[in-house]
Amino acid sequence: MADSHTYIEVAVALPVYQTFAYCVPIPLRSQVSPGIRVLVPFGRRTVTGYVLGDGEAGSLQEVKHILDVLDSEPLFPESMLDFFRWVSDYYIYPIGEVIKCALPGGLTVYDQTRLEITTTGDAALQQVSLTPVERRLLRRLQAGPKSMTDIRSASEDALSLSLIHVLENRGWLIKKRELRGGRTKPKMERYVSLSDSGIPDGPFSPARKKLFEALNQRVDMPIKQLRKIVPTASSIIRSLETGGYVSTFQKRVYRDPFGESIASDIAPTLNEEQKKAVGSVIDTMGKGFSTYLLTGVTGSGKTEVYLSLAAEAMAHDVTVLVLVPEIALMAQMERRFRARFGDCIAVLHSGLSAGERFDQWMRIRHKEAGIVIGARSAIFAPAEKIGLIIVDEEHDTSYKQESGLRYNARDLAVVRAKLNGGVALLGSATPSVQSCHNVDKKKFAELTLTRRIDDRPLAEIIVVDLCKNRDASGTGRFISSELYQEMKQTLSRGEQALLFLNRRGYASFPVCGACGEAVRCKNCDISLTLHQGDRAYKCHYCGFTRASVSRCDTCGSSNIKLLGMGTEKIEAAAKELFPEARVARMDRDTTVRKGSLLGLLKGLRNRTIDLLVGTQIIAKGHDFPNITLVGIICADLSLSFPDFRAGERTFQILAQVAGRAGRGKRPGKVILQTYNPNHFCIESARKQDFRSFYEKEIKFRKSLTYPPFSRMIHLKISGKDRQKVRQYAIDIGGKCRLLKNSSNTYQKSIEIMGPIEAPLPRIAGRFRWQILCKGSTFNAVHGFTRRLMSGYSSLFNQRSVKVVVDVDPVLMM
DNA sequence: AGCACGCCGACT
DNA sequence: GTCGGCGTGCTC
Repeated sequence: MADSHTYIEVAVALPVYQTFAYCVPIPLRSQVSPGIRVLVPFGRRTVTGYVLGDGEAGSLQEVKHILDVLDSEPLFPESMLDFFRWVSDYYIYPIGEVIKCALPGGLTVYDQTRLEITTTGDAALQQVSLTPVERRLLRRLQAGPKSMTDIRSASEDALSLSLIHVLENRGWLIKKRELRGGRTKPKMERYVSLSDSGIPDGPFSPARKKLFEALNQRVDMPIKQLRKIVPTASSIIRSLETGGYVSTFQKRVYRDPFGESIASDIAPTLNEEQKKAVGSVIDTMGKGFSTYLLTGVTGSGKTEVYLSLAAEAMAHDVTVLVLVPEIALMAQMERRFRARFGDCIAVLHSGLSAGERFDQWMRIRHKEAGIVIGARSAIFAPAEKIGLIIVDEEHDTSYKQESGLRYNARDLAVVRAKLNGGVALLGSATPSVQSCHNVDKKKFAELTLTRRIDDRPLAEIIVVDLCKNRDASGTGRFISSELYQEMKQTLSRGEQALLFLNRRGYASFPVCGACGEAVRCKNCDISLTLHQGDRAYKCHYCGFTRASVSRCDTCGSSNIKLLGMGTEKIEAAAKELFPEARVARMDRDTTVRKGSLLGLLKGLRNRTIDLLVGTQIIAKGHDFPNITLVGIICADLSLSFPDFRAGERTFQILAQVAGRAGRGKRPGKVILQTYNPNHFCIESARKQDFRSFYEKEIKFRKSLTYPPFSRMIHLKISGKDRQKVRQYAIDIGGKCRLLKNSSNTYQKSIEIMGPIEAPLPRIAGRFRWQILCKGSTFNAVHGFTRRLMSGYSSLFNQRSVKVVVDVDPVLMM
């Protein structure tokens, strides 16, 4: 920024849509540029702001001065601002909040009011008669200053601002403001180097000589490392520094999230199909934006295509972004890339500590990493000149963030590639309907891998009709005789089997045997799930827990029937049927602990597990070479979801989990148990043929003008007051129809569905309603929603009822 | 988001 | 009459 400019444009990290102009004092001017964070006065507060560029004072009488500059270098390249603006506009989300969401956490500085008791307050507590509420508050403050949130969470009393006012006026307490947050900082370490004269002559102790020799090998060394050579290095270095033999200094280091190094591998020879796919992408690389959909059956070597293309991009000196749907798949992808490319990899995912994350971010920012691998948030990596963005398992719904900025990283990958003039490569064995449709419309080019590695055949899938199993008892109710026989044979051959059920816990529908009432969550309108491992009923939506010995709330009976099944029940059944088999379970409950997932994967690899029971976590991309049997306990669970994509998701998860069988040398078999053997999703999954699924599904979407033949924005309305939420939903619905009918264009292009109560009508004590806006084009429904929000802004800025705008919704529960 | 202002019901 | 509840609007 030229120093003739006095004003800058600043976005604040708050839910505010405008940006603001600030004045930069002369001494700070040279330190301020786009991408730098500044501390600014905002109303009566002090908040973090992001410098977007030059500002204009306009007709404002008074422009405030910034208070401080928080960074010594921009946290993201200026070129990313266009991307942030695009995201902000598309998802109708304030730009400052977009940037805050993109940046690694723990950076935002904000001020906080803290209450402190005065000496007169202390005295008053002894001498003056106080109300119980006043006494409790002052007592609490005697233990030390407290923030408003501290008090709110520690006390039963409602925190009334007037009470604080009163005590403040009497001089018993004072309000103090202090800056909080912004704790993530670069890590500094003390380094030592020899003085220019090199190793000095003279009578030095053996320890000193050792240190000199070590230091002579390199330009500088961290004291930490020297201490490993000589335990007393710290004090010796101190005295050597005084003597002028060495000098010490602080140096910025990166916290290292990687484990031990990985043996490097060499790129294998690609098969003809892989070569062809790689060749087509290489032909367009560096020639502007394009998008490819790489479809290949499971085990057809997509990762090898990614690796080849990444190598090509590296040769072009452009950055590569690789997205994986969730952290469980990070380790695998990271390992493959590090083996091939070594240290130029950066990773970004939620498994990193705040410090590690920040350091990886800055490595990317400093162009020290040519390849970035990460979960969905890695789409915001501060890289420049991105030549290739790979989205693995592009169909996966984990790419959609379901809180705050509700973005879809898969979609943003295409946008970011476009803004960078690069290539987006979406890969999947079961591509999304949307991406297939984009191929049909020639927006994406399709690359296909039909052959599995070593021409291994796909697993044979046998469908078992569960309706014929209704009269079975005990474990036979959910493990059919067909599945049992196959399990028995697999285990007797010394091979491994996988049992898939997309539901955690032991019993998902505990019901009172005396009165028939379900065991329900007190905060949500759903039934609790019994987790026998934890001896507790748990709510999967709000985390509410109660002991498994609880009695029925309605009649007090302790006779609770454990209806509904989950992975725990299947695990127990497997152990009962095959007492000699080593059975393990893999779901969110068993993988929360760091490293436990890797332990399970290792157990499979080393064959210390014979039978693995799991949820969709086992369906996703993991390579289990010794598994020859997959049992799908109930294929229908996701089919009944209140969502037009229920069929798509069911097909994808079934085809993916079936793909886990027979990835090694022996052929695989899948037993698919279902109540709907003739449903086209099940039928297509049996054939493992996404094309046939797509052809049927796309007709269904077209007939009902569902996406991709229309675009949706979902309004999610929630609040703690049942009546208020309902009334607001109805009000907003009314305004939707009013606006729709106000113009001919809207009347033709917009369809309003609802308001209706959400399928999950209450979660975590909040009542939920929803309205679905459907438009013939994105611009129609987007423009409509923007006008709705600006025209009736008071309805959207309510405190007691929250309205969330979800663009391109995935979950409509 | 916070914080202040402003408007109505229950108390001295 | 005021105290104190919460709905509304603004922040360069």
